[in-house]
Amino acid sequence: MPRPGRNTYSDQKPPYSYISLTAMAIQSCPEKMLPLSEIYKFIMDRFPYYRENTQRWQNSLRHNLSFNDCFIKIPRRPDQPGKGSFWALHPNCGDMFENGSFLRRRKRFKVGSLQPPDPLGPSKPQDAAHFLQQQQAKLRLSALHAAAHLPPLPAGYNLSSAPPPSGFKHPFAIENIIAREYKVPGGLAAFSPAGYPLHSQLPPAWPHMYGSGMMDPAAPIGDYSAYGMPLKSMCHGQTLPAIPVPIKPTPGSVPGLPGLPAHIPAFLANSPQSLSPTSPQTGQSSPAAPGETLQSAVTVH
DNA sequence: AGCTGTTTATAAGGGA
DNA sequence: TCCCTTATAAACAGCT
Repeated sequence: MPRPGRNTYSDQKPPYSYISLTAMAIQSCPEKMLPLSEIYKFIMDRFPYYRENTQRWQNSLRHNLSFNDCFIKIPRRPDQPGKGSFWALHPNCGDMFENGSFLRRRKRFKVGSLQPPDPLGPSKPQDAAHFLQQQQAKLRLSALHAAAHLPPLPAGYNLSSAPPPSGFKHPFAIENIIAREYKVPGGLAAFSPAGYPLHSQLPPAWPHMYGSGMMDPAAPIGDYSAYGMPLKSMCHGQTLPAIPVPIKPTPGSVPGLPGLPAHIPAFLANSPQSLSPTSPQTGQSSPAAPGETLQSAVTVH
């Protein structure tokens, strides 16, 4: 059993499904959309297990992207050459993970079979893609305004001024997993895990982590995702024990951390820094800035 | 040719 | 036991 530590995820298979891993990758970047190659890179950078047998798991991952309605495809613009489309999470899929745990979903996300229709987001894939297109345009516009020290945009465009969310976030929730990766001594990391620059004016990907007492309380607080709506908690809004317990506690739990499996990544157990043992995330260039595709016609499979 | 995306099929594991 | 979710494999088409 590997000892969880700063640089030890070891070569053990991570306790996340491909859907979870893909969602993590997508959520890790400010634009909330990534090309397939960047998703691969994200996973391989963080989980050494996936640096082998790439053909096998990448085939599975592609299968998941196509098969699951929670992922939507956003084509590149004609003037943004590159292979493949961008992949994003369906805005309404945030509720599909049980207790916010990415170990197993509560139910399979299916477009059109959503319980009460979400007034904040679309349900049809076409609508979702269009919705994402609009919201991400707002995100970029907001960032540009902030960078230029312009007055705040009208309501609906300023994505960083909303009240902080509330509610406990499961330790296996994607917010909790990813949020720590942005945290570096002295402030936020300059680059997203995917290598996209994180504009200093943008809220962190999972800002409520910082406002919930679990992270640096002095860090900025925001609330809105790139979708331009409050980040619906990945959890189900339930009250959870003071000491969070994974849905599927494993026999070998971390001493001192009841319920946490011993093989959880270092960043979940005790490290505020990146969990990547070998990849310092040095801002690799991406094939294209995802946000640049916003003007393109959006099609969804 | 290699990558990307879709589809079909099969099997294992867990929960109701 | 049945159903659902997930993992894996494979075939195929389209694109760069």
